[in-house]
Amino acid sequence: MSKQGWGQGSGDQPPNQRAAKRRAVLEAGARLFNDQGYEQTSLEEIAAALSITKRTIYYYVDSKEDILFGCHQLGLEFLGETMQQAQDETLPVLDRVQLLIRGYCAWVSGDLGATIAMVREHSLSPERQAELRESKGRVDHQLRALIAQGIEEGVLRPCDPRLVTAAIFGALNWIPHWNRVASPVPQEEIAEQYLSLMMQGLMPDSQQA
Amino acid sequence: MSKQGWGQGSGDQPPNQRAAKRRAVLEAGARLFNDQGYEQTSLEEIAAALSITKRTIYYYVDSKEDILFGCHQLGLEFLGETMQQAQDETLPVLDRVQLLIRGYCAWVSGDLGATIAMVREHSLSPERQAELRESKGRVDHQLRALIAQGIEEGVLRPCDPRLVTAAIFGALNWIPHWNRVASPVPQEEIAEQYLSLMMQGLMPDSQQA
DNA sequence: CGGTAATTACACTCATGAGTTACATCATTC
DNA sequence: GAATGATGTAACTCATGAGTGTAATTACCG
Repeated sequence: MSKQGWGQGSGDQPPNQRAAKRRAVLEAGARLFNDQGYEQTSLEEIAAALSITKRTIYYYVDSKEDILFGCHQLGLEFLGETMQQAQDETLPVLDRVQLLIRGYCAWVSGDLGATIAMVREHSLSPERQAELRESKGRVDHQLRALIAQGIEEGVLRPCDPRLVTAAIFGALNWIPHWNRVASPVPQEEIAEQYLSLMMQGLMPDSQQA
Repeated sequence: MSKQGWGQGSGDQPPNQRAAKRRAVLEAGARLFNDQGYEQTSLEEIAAALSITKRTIYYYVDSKEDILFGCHQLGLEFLGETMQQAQDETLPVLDRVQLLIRGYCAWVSGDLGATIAMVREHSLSPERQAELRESKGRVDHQLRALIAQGIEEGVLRPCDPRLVTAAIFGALNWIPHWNRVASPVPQEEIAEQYLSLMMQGLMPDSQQA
């Protein structure tokens, strides 16, 4: 019946306990949403997963939708780091593409990242849907731009960057749909296989690695 | 207020009206499920889409779950035709792979096919979930086997058929997630781009088409 | 025309789950 | 040891939507 002890992932002191616990709620929510779907998950279940009361959850979030949106926000925050790295213009384009794909693969393999691939947007308010689409659009756009640049530079073969990007993110987004099992394929292994498929699929006939 | 006229896609005569109308219900359901999600779609909405009463829907199906499952069954029936074609052992392996991918792309671009990619399984009974997974497994297995064979024959480079298959179906399954818009990219165009990406990604350095 | 199949109208039951109310309790810290 | 923050208890409201019951109505077929 101990009352504390469900919120600290890193050793934060009391002032940040609140944030840590809110985050614990989001992560528990993400896990359940991914496993059972958003609509099929009740707040009682999230509470139970944390050995907490529904009432307590409302002490940290305003609504169920809040949890879902929080998952997305927090998740996209993490993805931001990967996007930053791939932004580095001193690196060769191909490296940047690989960086982005590898990072996205790792990201979508986690609970928060997977939420974007597993939960449809319909459950959010229109404004929040729009905000999300905005963010997703930025990631999409970054890969598209990289591929377009690669084509210009001649290190990638001519193709439609929009469709190729869709194919790549499709493959990546689908990972949590089949790999959330008892003994999942290690995320790094997936990344390697996907990368060799996609990189070779993108390069011109000349310069095969 | 005319009472007929919502069920005939092909010119079937009265004896098959029942089947045709049941199918109309399934297809209307599929469309709405794909657009708004299964849980977010009420039977009243499906009825409204057909200018029908909820009560009438229950004249053709037993439950909401029945509709969803019916979509899957009917959809998989269509996919079966594609799978048959790709079964033809007199064809070169690469052709069979292409046949399968092209067919799947067309299939997943339709309402019934898209349902598998858009609606999570949780809403079905465990038995039906199992049955579905069975069917999906067969498709998956077919592509895996083809790729494995291609590797053996040396027309494909060595790789993990399981992961490559996951990547390909992931890319394809994601199509309805972004292409269900006012003016979608023609399904054939997608297939071409995806095929050149994947085929080139799969072939050994030697024999580039 | 008469009978049967299809469809409507519509009121109803029932379960579920989000979010709330009001209060009690424990913990912490000054 | 009182004030404040955090959590529990438990009953409650409320909307939604699946599925049903029943009787009336319309279309169709022989």
